[in-house]
Amino acid sequence: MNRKAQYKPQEIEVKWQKYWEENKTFSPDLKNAKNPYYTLMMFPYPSAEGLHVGNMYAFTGADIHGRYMRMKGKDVFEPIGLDGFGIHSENYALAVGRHPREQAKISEKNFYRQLRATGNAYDWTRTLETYDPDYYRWTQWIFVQMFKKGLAYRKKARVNWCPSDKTVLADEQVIDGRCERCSSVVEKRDLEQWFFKITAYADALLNGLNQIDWPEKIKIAQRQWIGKSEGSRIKFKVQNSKLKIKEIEVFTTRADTLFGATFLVLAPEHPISTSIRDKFVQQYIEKAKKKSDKERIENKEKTGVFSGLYGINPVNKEKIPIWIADYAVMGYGTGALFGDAHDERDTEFAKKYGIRLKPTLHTGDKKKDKRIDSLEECFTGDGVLFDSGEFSGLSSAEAKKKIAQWLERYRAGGPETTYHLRDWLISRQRYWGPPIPIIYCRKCWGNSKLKTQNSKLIEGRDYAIIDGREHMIRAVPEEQLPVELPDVKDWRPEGTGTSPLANHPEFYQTKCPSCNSSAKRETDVSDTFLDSSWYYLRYLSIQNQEARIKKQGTSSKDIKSDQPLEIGNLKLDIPYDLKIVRRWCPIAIYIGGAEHSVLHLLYVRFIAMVLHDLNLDDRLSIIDNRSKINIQNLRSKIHDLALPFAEPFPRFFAHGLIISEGAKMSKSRGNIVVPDIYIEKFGADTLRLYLMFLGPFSQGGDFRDTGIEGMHRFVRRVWNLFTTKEFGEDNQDTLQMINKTIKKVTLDIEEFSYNTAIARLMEFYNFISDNNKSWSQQTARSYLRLFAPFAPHLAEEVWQEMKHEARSKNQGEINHDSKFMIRDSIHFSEWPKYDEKYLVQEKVTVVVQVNGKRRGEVTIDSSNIGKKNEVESLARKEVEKYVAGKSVKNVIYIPGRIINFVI
RNA sequence: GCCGCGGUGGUGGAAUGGUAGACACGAGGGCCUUAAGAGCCCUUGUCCGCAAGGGCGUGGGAGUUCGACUCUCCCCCGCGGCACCA
Repeated sequence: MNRKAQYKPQEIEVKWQKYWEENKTFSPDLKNAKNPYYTLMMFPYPSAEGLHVGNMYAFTGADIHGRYMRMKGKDVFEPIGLDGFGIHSENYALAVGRHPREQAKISEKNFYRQLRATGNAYDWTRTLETYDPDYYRWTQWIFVQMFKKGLAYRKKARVNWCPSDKTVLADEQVIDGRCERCSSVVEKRDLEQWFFKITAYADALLNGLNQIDWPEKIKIAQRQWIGKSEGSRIKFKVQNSKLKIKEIEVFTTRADTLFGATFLVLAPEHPISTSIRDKFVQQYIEKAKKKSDKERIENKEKTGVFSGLYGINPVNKEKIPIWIADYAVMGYGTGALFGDAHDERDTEFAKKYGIRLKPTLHTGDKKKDKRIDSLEECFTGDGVLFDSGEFSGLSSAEAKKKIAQWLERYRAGGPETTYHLRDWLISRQRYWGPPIPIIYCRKCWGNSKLKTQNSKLIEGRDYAIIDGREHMIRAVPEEQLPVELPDVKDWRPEGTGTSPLANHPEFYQTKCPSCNSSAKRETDVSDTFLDSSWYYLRYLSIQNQEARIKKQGTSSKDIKSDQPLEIGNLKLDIPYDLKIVRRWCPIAIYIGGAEHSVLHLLYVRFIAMVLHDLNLDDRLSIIDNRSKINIQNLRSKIHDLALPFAEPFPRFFAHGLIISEGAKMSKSRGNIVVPDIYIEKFGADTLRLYLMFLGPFSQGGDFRDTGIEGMHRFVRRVWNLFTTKEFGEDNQDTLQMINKTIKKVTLDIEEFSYNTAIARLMEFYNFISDNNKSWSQQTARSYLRLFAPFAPHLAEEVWQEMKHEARSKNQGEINHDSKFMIRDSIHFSEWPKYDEKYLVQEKVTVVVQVNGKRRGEVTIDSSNIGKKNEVESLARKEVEKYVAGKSVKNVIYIPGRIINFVI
């Protein structure tokens, strides 16, 4: 190429971004694609001033993978959207004093502008926003399915309350006793809330981990969070109790120490604790309740109070005191435990309150056993039982089994499995979220009272107590979805324990879908993690962006599903197109941050499993009251509604985080770096390369803008190389170098080792920019194609230039890669292949060592690699002064690498 | 306390058990230029030495090996997750 054009990234980047979008370069045909490859990056929440370089880092890394796979011949689907519903966006709206809906529009525009400027290969015909009624309609639909399956229920619970965000939080959103979002100390409140029964899927979530290719770190975090622990349930009779409850059940993993149980401990919230009519006991409980989790964590000094009651140990009939102490927590096991001398917490507590302790385990080490007997040492390991009746002499492991069997035989307990995982608290007393699609009907309660025995109805699932009176719980019928979030002026949270929507009768006053009398809507909205728990399915089902744009302004009630499922003459609306879902899911690779280990990444698996388990009965219940159809007929015609997979993301890659000034980028720290100024100054290609060059993609790095100039120099040099260096013939060196580069870059990209891939590209540049080196047009093209994932605009522009060059020079040459003639984009061009024959070096350097120390080197012909004797005699000459006169004990030759004389 | 990850030049970081520090940034020197900028070239782990060359070097200590940043064990430090979970 002879013409020297100046590199103007600002011009070429916008030009190509427009070209890609207009030509739908990155919008695959979802129905007919032959090699579907769905690559997904966790979508952003547009909460702050805009996309920051941390986001751009993650998105670029994901995009490089997508662009690479496309060049490998896959039909890549790489969508983007905004997780704009929820507390984070509402908090930002609060901070800037704008209505969330208004702010969402501003953020949306800004984010999409920035995302376009990064040059990522997104399918711009299929974007989604979680606050779009057409989206949250289906979020609500999922809530309804959960309710119908009995997986959504109401419960009065002691919940995490953030005084600053003025809402409840899920356990997963409380970090070190503080709010995940605003770091306020989380308080406890007793509120009636909606929960999702994720605990019903604890085992499935645990077992599924064995089948997915995720970083071990995240699998471990999830296992730990689910916290399965197998042990025993043991019933202690309560003696002389005037209470209704005659038994206390405890959970233990150490049934082997049961004979040493000298006291029982109840959590303050335990039903027995709360029912004891004693001033001191109730005072203690009140005090314990007020303690926040943070206080509990920071002050581990044990406190408790004697309940006045005694329990009977089922194995030895010993009468032991029952204490109430807040080191027992209600949420785990049964909220009750037995205390013994082989647990540090129990021992600490017993010593403080002068409770008797009785060791029952020995180690066999006499000195140690003496210390155990005298309570000088609290032994918590496995040992051999003594003073334990018929179980004395058994090892801990044997005793655990046998005692559990004994308990079962005498109906005093048995094996039991507990989980750390708690049910997912889904309701939020905020404005900016999908209203929970539930209606409470007083009339239906009255009707049901007449018809059935109310004792069969379960509180929280069938009925709820609203304003002190029972109401039946009714799901909003699916054809009435969405329950639209009204535009209200008083959207700010007040901290009253109810959502701002509770001040709006025009919202909550409604008709019961069952009996048509006046009823009341739920006014809470759902957790933002529900929005993001199924979005990957929706991308596949957005068929017609133009239609979506047109329909704006019409009421969303008029919107019909894009993909009605037809069953006989009945049209059933579901949120995803199953034909397309089957073709594209599960997702080839999911990329995102590891910080969502026990949040999004757990919820998204849970919801997929529930949707996977939708069975025929569920399907019938969905279409229930809508049409009188012959069910037998239907069974044969019905299409699968259930997702065809339980694990949506068989492969997950966790990218690293970009930090700035030593801390994770966040608005509150004020260390946000926005990519805009860099893109404006150097272009997106330079910034992409720079970010990817910082370090391994899995590791992240510290953003400093000092190195970006250097990267810009490199990009310019590459541009100049392509626009000025003449094409000629490849010589052997060049062929070896380009093949080596192709091989290494390919491997590096596949391992997400983008930083080393870029280093290879630089190495090749350093090699070829030498005036003495010559390259052919074909080699130049191969090299250029390696750039395409990293610097897509530059690659496109140069590709175009080279096409013209070829055309003017020699018409025939164009056809050597006919694809770009059809579609004018490098991204339809094949990824270059390397030829192993050029990777074999003619000359090989063998390092010569004497006793492992490097003493020289010899160069041999590659055909002589296997000839040890020849290499040895050459090597001997090289190190004559070291081996002369000494007896060589051994010669170790690693072919082509090292020859070592042991003397 | 438990679990996981990491520790390599001034900096970011490279190294299927085989010449440690690729590739960059920064720094120093030079060329070009009226100047600035851009570009190009050289040097750059450290110590001794004019040089040739040599010694020492991947948090510390041991071990396996002809050979260890890499594998094993112990210790120190940093980061992340979980945590009165019975």
